[in-house]
Amino acid sequence: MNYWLMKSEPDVFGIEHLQQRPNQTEPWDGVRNYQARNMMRDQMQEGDLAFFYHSNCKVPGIVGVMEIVRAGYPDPTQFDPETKYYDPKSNPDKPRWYLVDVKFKQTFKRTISLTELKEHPELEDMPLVRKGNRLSIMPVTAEQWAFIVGLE
DNA sequence: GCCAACGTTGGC
DNA sequence: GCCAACGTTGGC
Repeated sequence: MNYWLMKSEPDVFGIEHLQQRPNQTEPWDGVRNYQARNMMRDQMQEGDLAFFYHSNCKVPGIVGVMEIVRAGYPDPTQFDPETKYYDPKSNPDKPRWYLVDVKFKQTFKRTISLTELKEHPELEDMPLVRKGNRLSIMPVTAEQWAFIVGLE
């Protein structure tokens, strides 16, 4: 059982969108970063929990929790020229990009903002609060998870 | 294999 | 909208 944090722009796909999906479940597609890919492909397991983080918006921060309900499998959008995630260099016999399915669990009563997260020394090791880090998916330790949940 | 140029992320 | 930081690309 692992913990994660996954970023998404709320204007594109926010936690409300996830909540409104059939079965409140959605493939987390479009990730085109190798580090993030590796985590989804090799480490994420069914039953893992992840924070939903809203990025590139007025108040960036953690807005809720979701569950990984399907472990890594090839991202179909890489083979679909109709999508903006199409990758002509990816070979179907050896897919370059992977994703997981996530399911809505809960929306926090308030957004735990990036500003607030940065104030706590308990969280200073999180890539999220480190200057210049742009990873869209990152691991969260059990200690960090419990601490953040306690902030709500 | 180096590294400059370019594109993207994402906070502010 | 700006721009710093970073990842990727491609020429050599």
